[in-house]
Amino acid sequence: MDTITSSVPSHHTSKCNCEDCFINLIASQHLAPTICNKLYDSKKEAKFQQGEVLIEEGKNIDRFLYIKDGLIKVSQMTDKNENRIISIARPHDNITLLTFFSSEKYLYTITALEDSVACSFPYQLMLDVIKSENEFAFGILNMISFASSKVINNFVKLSSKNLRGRIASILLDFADNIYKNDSFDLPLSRKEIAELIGMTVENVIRILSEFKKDGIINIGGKSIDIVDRQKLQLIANFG
Amino acid sequence: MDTITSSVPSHHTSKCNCEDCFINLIASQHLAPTICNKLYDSKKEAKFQQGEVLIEEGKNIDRFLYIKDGLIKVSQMTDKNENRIISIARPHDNITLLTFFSSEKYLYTITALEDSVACSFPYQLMLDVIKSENEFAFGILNMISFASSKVINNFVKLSSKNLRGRIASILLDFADNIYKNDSFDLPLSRKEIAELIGMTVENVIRILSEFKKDGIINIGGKSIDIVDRQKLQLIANFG
DNA sequence: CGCGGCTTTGATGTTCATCAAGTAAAGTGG
DNA sequence: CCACTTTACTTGATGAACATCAAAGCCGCG
Repeated sequence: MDTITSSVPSHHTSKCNCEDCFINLIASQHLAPTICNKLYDSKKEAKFQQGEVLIEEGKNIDRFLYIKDGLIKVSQMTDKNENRIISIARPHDNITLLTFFSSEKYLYTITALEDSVACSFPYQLMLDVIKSENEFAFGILNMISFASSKVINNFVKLSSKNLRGRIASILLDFADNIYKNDSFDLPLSRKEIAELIGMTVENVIRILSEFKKDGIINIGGKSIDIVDRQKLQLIANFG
Repeated sequence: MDTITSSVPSHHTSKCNCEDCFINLIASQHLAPTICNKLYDSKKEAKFQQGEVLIEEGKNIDRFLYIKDGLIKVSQMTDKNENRIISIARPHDNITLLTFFSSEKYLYTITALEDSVACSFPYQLMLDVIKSENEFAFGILNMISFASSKVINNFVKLSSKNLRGRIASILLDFADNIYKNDSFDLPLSRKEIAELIGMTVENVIRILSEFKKDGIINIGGKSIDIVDRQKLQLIANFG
């Protein structure tokens, strides 16, 4: 599988013009033009297909990654060589920051859940810019803090719920935060859902079937319809 | 209970001279003398008794806290109004960074587990210094990243273990990382252990008793002796 | 077609939470 | 200092929640 560092299907260097990119926003507002251009010139934009690995846990950090489009999962191996998904992230969630600063190796594996596009910047240049540009560094600081607290909150939230509550909770998450719609296609396999909320595949399936039988959701393979949102919310809150 | 913002038993302003303080290290190395002195002058050092609350979740952030001495716990309320401990931290762990940047309110409650000493700096001044001093900001960036990955790693680690494995794991943690000794006094009540690893008080006690019966540890109230480290390690790894 | 991966259901046993009851320890007021 | 109250700790019994094991259906792909 490809990573951002090896050759990928298509990438090209281009100036940044995405209006909703935080890096671009901070850079264009706070960096001197020469530095800003240097950063932009070093940018690589790459497309990744569903299932492709963008960053691999344990590899040396060589680029700073920014998710521009698509949907990704961030995961880590447990002591028992099982995968644990710590976050599902959309563009501008800046979740990749979590695996950039604290060590020389990437801490997490990042995988595309949908076809995705990521921009990347060279490690050393990124560090240089951060060390020389205050507002830029401060922006990164805020983002990393936000990203990490989100992950931690999620762990705390999940750990207080039983399995039905966890399933209900992530279904609502997908509907509210990812797809903004009560009908959507699950971007995760049953096994990945299990890895996300810390339970077995069988129980994920069992509980989804149960929700269907109870008229709370409709399922057909990966497609999900939330039928009785109120009941689902109750289960998420009190389960 | 007192917080850092209200009046506390004893605090006084003083220059920084702690050799092992990261803030002091970064400040003295990278800040201009005038700024450095301004920061030092704004410092408040305060003592906290065991059980005292240093920072309270939900309160407005008004000071940046640095743990100088002692032992603290970082906790958060769950959806169900139960407490969840997300970290036990010693001086220089910089865990307080996690609750400084990402919102206007403290995200976590910080409580002294032993008599502790904390230094604090005004919110706005800290922000000003970070925004104006690159190396300082970069140092903070590294620390926050390190602190958050530690918390996340811990959640991932714990979530892959059964209860016996979790208990074994934290006992070894205390011995190896906190007390550097196989005999120590638990700084946590049974209930707090439960809150740290996500289980009930009764089972904490049951498993501790079981370990004692099996000759793996010795317990007398809060005092713990690790007798059979190898067996404990096995349980931590495979349980 | 046949293979392999993902999904589903059922049966079974283990792990864990809950409930109940009792003991030890620690704080409180006289 | 002792009686009293409260809080922390401990053990056992029970049932619910969850994991594991086994087997079969489904579906895409060569």
